[in-house]
Amino acid sequence: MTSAPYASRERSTKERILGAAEALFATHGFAGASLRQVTAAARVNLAAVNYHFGSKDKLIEEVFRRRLDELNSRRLAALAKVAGKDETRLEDVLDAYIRPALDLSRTDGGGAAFVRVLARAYAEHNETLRRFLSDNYGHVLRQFAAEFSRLLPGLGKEEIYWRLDIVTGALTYAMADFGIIQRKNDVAERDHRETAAEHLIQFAAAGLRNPSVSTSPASR
Amino acid sequence: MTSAPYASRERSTKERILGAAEALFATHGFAGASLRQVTAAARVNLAAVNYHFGSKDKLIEEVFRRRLDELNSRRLAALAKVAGKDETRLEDVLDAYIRPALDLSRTDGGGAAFVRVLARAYAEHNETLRRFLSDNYGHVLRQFAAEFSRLLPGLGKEEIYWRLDIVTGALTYAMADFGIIQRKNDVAERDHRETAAEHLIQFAAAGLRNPSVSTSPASR
DNA sequence: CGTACTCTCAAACGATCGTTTGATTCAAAC
DNA sequence: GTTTGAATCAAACGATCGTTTGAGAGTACG
Repeated sequence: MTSAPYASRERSTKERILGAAEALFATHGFAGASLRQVTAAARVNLAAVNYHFGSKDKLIEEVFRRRLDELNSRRLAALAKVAGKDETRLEDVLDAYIRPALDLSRTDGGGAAFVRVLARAYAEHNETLRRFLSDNYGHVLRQFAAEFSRLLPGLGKEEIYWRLDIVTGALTYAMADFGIIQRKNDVAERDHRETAAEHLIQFAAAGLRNPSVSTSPASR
Repeated sequence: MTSAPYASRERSTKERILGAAEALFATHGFAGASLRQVTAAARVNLAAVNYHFGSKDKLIEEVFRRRLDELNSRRLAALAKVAGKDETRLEDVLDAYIRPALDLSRTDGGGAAFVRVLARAYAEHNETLRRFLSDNYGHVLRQFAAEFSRLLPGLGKEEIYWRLDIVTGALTYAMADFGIIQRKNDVAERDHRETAAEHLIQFAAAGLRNPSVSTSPASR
């Protein structure tokens, strides 16, 4: 073994634990990654987790809090730049929603791992975790919904939330790179994600603008 | 306790185990649901799992195989009805892709739970499971991609896969009902899923038809 | 030096995990 | 009636889980 991506010597014990936990939660899930795996990867003692965080659940919460606080504030900051203006396009609001997550996934310090952790949190029905995410995420979604509602006056409030729900699901899926598509090896990962974001923005904009709703396919 | 949704008296031990495992895997994940929980819910002895299936991993595979075989064949059958015809619309192909999953989620015998299990499989990076799904899923996706390519001649093959990947992610997300949206209590679950499918088809069709790709938002 | 405090460490705790064992039940075959 | 084999059962296996303990290392302050 040459040099692990996490478990740097300079960082503190708490930060090394958070980094290792983030990477292992992304790979094996919250139940699948043990504290012994985490502490071994972080090169710290097993008891350090309970000493610094109290419990495994608290560690999980801290993994989320560290990234979500910045993601939320950056999304809201990007939204504030375009909200309410006449020249604002739908793509601009979507960009404010998607771009911070894309940037986060390109962070050197394990942001890419966290995006996968985030997708796992959506997939798991852990009620404690969902409440935690709703508390940190709910007001952001509400502000974006208000702006989308302004730009799409033809859609009702419930319809907006319906479509934003689909967009969020597709975003989470695409950002976490869970796709079946294998990116070419000669394309760097950041280019891969950049391309994914552009596709997603165009895709989401087209879906949000689509006026028809009740028309069902004719076949069968 | 009055009557469990699974663990019926008439069904065989193997079927009771499969049903209980499906429900518990959907709720707690593969690592989170123990064989003791599964066998207790199925009202069978703990050793029955290893006797009938060999191991927990083999049980997981069997949970998938039981539903995926039918889902795949129904998707291909629906696709065969519309593939290659001049009057076929994009929505028809999307319907062939989405509708069988919607129908599965409305199956009385736990199909709704399986759709959530399927979403979990996407979220988890279990390599054994992903290979298994790819073997059972790959040729279906390839056939659909060929038909989409015919209906969208302006898009390259790689572009088609890009967009189908997003559609699949959004589909998995929406079908599994992981949304933030709380459906009203007076609306039955099947109506909720029906509405979700209609939204998704329209949304996906608009996104797939969208000609522009390289245009990035102007902000920032 | 002595005290106080933070942090780390090896070791063990009880609980739960997937799996295995060996006895027992029971219906079909001869 | 005896035998056979599939199925079920309680019980225990070793491994691993999250958590706790108590001693020791290290530093700062008097």
